[in-house]
Amino acid sequence: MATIEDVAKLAGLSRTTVSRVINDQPYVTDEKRQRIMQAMNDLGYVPNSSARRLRSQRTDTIAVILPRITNPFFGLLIESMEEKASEWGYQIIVCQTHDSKKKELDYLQLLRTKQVDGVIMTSKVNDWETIEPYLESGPIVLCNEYMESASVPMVHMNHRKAAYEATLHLIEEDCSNIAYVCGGAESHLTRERWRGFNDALSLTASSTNEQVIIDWGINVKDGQEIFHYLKENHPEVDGVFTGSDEVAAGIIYEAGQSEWRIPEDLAVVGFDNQMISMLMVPPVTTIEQPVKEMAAKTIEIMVQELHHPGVRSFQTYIFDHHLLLRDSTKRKQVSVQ
Amino acid sequence: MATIEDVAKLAGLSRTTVSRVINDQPYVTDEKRQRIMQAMNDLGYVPNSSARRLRSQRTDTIAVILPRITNPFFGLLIESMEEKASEWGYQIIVCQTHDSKKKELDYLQLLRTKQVDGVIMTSKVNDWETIEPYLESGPIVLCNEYMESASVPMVHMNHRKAAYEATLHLIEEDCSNIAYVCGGAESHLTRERWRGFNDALSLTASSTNEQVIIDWGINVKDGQEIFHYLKENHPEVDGVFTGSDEVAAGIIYEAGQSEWRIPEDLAVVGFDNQMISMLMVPPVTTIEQPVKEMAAKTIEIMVQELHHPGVRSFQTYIFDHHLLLRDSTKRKQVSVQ
DNA sequence: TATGTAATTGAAAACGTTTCCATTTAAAAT
DNA sequence: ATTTTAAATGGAAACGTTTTCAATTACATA
Repeated sequence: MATIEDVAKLAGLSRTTVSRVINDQPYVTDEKRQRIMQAMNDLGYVPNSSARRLRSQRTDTIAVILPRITNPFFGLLIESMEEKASEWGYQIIVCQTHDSKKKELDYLQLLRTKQVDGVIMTSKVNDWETIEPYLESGPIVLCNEYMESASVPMVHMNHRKAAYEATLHLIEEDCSNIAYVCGGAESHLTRERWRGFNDALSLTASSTNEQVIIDWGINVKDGQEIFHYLKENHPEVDGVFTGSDEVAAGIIYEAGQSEWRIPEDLAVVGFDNQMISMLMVPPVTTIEQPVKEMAAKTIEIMVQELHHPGVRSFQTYIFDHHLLLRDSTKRKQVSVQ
Repeated sequence: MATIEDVAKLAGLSRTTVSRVINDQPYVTDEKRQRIMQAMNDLGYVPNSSARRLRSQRTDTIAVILPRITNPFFGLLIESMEEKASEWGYQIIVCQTHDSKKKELDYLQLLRTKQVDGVIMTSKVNDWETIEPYLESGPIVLCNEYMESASVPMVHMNHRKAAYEATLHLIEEDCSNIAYVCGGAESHLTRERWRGFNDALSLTASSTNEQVIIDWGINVKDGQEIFHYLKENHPEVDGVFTGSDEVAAGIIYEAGQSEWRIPEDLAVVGFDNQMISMLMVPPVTTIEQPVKEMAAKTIEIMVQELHHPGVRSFQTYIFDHHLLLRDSTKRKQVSVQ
């Protein structure tokens, strides 16, 4: 393995000058620059990453914490982040927590061990009090997940409003018993959706019925089970707000295997506008998030923090959602005058 | 930031002894070990990753090259790899090439710059001749993608056989004009499927018809376009083998918007047994790959290579597929005697 | 008691860069 | 011709570990 020393020797110059060429710095004559490039080529020289990192105290790497990559929402989020980050010369490393508190802290530890320059959290299972101390070791930015108020920048949607609108839509489609499904780790995001859901319900006087709440729905399989649970225990439910297109798909799939009709017997709302929500029969009413825009903004903020250390902003960027009406909630016939 | 020196000083011992404690090495008395642990705690000491990497010439990190993380097959593959790798104390870094030759080489460069100890390639767009030189810098293992013969371990399915069986199934369901869809970068894997497809067709005498081949189908949107392409230009086609459940889903979705019936007018076979293939109406006949097993085997091999450098094996591990028959190909009524 | 062996400890080198600072060279200004 | 200023270059320190190797201590054996 050739080192910078070898290059310097072959070019008849010093390590310092070679380093200048590597890093595109001024104060090197063109002639010597050429000579050095030639030498690097001849030797097949490649700068050693660990040595650079150690000396310059930078890794040019950002960690992104998320629950699981197989969730298409996070898949798209990280794909967009990676794209944006590479434009700035940063690498992304993917950190799947599977909603484990320990794993989340293990990954935050990357900040302390200087394996990454900053951390983006798209989900959060530990309390903020537990996470805050890691801020000493580098910047943290929240994207998607958020909090009441925190000492870090945040990029997210207004989930309360989104849930409110979706629920209102169910009410307007004459659903009178609406179930609420969430899942995954408890989080502020989930609580906000819950609030939005209740905001809508409180508009109707008929909220004397007992609420049907299910807090264990994450994926298709859960959705399937939820359908059977509802059918057996709460046949009165005629609408369901789920926090995920996958859960919605599971419910609709199982309904298709039984005699229940969607949306006549049960209207279903998903979340995230994943491909699957369009492909289902019937297609699923869902909420679209501006994933790419949020990803881009988040990277932009992180890069700012990294380029100007010390100058930390606590700004929050809130993006708008989009309620997509599809057949899974279309209970009323469109009346033609 | 506390360094190992600070810890040593506080504990009244040498750097060397502290290093021994950090790395769980023998030859430290319990009493001193305690004293050092205490000091590390008091100072909030965390070993600097770059320094360790530089000195020990290991990164405990493996790069995994893939086309895009949003493809569920690769999503699951990498999730499984990550799980297995962390059991061995290795980190995974995700390298999305988007089928770009340049990006693939950029990521292989990680091996040269010593940012990773080894590289797993699950896709390959460059020629092997271009990639081979990187082997000098560390081990490469192929998983999913493969070649005729190479100087690296390979873990994969027999795609030729899988395509053969799927196509045979279409023939047995009385399809007489079967279209072939593939996509993404040209690869050995794709060629193997093509061979399997032809193996099956050559069994029938009726192969006088012109072949319908489409080589630009990767995702749902492509599938949608393919449906319209077939409908307008090749209405005689009554069966289609696609290399992807997503393409299959796109075709089936568009068929649902038109008057074509699946499978009566067009039978469709997908690939990978993704969730979506079960959820479609009708559900899609597909080929299941033992993703987790392949991922586990791949990591196992990589870890072997890393633990015993020099002793490189060129062994190939071939896993079996599973043809899942579903309604998207069920053209014959089951005759009840 | 003397000797050999194994366990424990630390000093210093090494890993391969970048950065600081001093020095030399070239160009411009007087 | 001399001085001033700017550009170009290199020597050596620094980054924070692990590893080598030599030295010391403890313990068992002869």
